[in-house]
Amino acid sequence: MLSLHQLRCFLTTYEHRSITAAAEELGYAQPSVSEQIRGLEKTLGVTLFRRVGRGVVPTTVADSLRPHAEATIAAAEDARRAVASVAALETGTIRFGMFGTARLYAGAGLVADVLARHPGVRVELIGQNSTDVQEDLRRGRLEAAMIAVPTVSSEGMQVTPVARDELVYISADPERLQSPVTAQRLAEASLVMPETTWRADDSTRTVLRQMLHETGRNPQTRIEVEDVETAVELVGMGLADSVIPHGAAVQLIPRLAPEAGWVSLRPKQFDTLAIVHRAGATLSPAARLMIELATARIQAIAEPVRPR
Amino acid sequence: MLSLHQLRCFLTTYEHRSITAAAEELGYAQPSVSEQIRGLEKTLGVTLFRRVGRGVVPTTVADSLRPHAEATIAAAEDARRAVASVAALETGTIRFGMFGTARLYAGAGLVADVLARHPGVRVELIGQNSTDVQEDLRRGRLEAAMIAVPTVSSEGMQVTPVARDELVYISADPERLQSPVTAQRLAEASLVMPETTWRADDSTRTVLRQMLHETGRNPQTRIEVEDVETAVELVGMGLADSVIPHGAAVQLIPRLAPEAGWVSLRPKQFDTLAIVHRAGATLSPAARLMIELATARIQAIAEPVRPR
DNA sequence: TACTGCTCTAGGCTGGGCCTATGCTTTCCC
DNA sequence: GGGAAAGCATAGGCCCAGCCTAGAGCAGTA
Repeated sequence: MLSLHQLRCFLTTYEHRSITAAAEELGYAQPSVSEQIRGLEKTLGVTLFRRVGRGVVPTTVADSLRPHAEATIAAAEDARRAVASVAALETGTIRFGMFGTARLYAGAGLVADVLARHPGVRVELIGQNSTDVQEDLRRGRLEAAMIAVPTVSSEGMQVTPVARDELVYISADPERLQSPVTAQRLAEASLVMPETTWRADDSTRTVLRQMLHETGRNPQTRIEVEDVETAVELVGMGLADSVIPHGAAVQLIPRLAPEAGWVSLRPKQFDTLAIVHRAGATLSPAARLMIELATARIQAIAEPVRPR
Repeated sequence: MLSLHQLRCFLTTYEHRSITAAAEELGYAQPSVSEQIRGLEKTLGVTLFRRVGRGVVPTTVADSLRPHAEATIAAAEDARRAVASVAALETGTIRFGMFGTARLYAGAGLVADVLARHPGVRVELIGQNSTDVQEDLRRGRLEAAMIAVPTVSSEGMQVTPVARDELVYISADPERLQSPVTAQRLAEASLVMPETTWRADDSTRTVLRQMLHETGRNPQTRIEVEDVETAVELVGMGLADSVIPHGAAVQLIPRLAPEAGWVSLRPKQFDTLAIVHRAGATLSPAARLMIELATARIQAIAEPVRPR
């Protein structure tokens, strides 16, 4: 079986025209190098050196092998360097999960932070939807993610809350913003809600479901759309009201629905923004970096939660 | 220590997303491949796969390593193929020693024979002078050679005679060609001899020295030149006579000295054309090929010697 | 001829590499 | 929801590769 070690011994011997010298350079005893070369000759089925009195003389086969041996060693060295470079976060790809309001608040800034520190890396911010992120985490495709979760508990997952984000009622009708919205009023409201496709898993909806369930009512939505932006625009047009995270309201209402405003629910409801990864996993330096930067970004916007 | 085996296991596992599948393809038990990958991760200091429930998932580091691992394996495979190709005489260099009349008789034809059979090879016909060829053989730079030797015996060398070549007296004076030339007449002749620089080792001169020594005379040369062609030309101009191998006379006199002719010595003297290589050496296929072809060429021209 | 320098051989030790058996976890399916 | 299946890790044992030291053999050299 051909091995890099054999090729290394071969090259050093070829250059020195001497097994003893090669052994010295490689830090081995002479018979060890001798054995490697004998093994190489055996696996290749050729004679590489003529043993002649003092020293050894390469055959023409050795001449032919040499450049290929060098190329192979160099390729192996390249591989090692490439990995080292990736490990040092100089090159390679950093993949991180981020979904929903977390990405809305911190996505671009987080990428900017990473690129500022590590200009050579590629960054992948994964998260078409909440279910996919959870699935990717579970399947190991994602090492860690920051997502909004309704409750801090998940099968085999370690969930570390970093901030909480109040859910607010938004409306273009100032009347409805005069006082905090109770479950009863919420149940009677005409709502537009985003994340249609993933409604079963959406964090905000889960929170609302719980809130209404406690008062014996079912959630009602008049309009279903995919993204928060569309929902906010519809609210701005006065076609419905909605419930979205406070941070989203702050960012989107001035831009998309200047006429609208927001008010708390009663009792106040919160999404929890948390770092999630597989329980018991040892996180890579890249993942730890992303967690650190993402947490800083999020806590600058949403209300920090200090885990004890 | 990085090894090709580790890289092979890594690649197969990467492709299958499964250690078990990789082990099956590679023909090992699952724990063996597992151990190789663990070893690779240890030497590189990184995590290549996340172990997750059913199967394993490559990390981004593994993504980065993959092309380099493939390149390294490919380079090693190239090396193996290159050597195989050389061993099959499809490519590479065939080096053979050939000096003096042997090259004069058979050099070009031998190269043609080799290239006809093995169009891809390079051929090196080494032999600036007799001493160098012997030295190259002794030092191992040459594996085998065909040269003219005065006697069939040499220190640590295996000498296999393949043909003998009569030494003839050549002259432009028909008078001197009427009868075989004795040692006495030779001692009195005005001679031009080639191979000045290597006169001590030249085969023809050694034979003549012995012949004259037995009659108590010393060899006399009037003119010393480097190559046989010049000597023959000088003979053609009637400036001196010479003693050269019969085959050389046949080839050169019609071309370079049409007025000259030749006659035997008395007693007849011979150069022995022999294959020479280090005693006890195992000859490579290339060397055996050259010996076979060179012998055939030489025996078509000079008088074959069948060794018992 | 004795000495030096280099390779090979011999013999012994250690660890890597491979195996089987088994345990643990996840996944699949009834 | 519970048992079967699948897949990785661990444990333990065997064997040879790889390394060493010591010494023989041989070529080149003073």
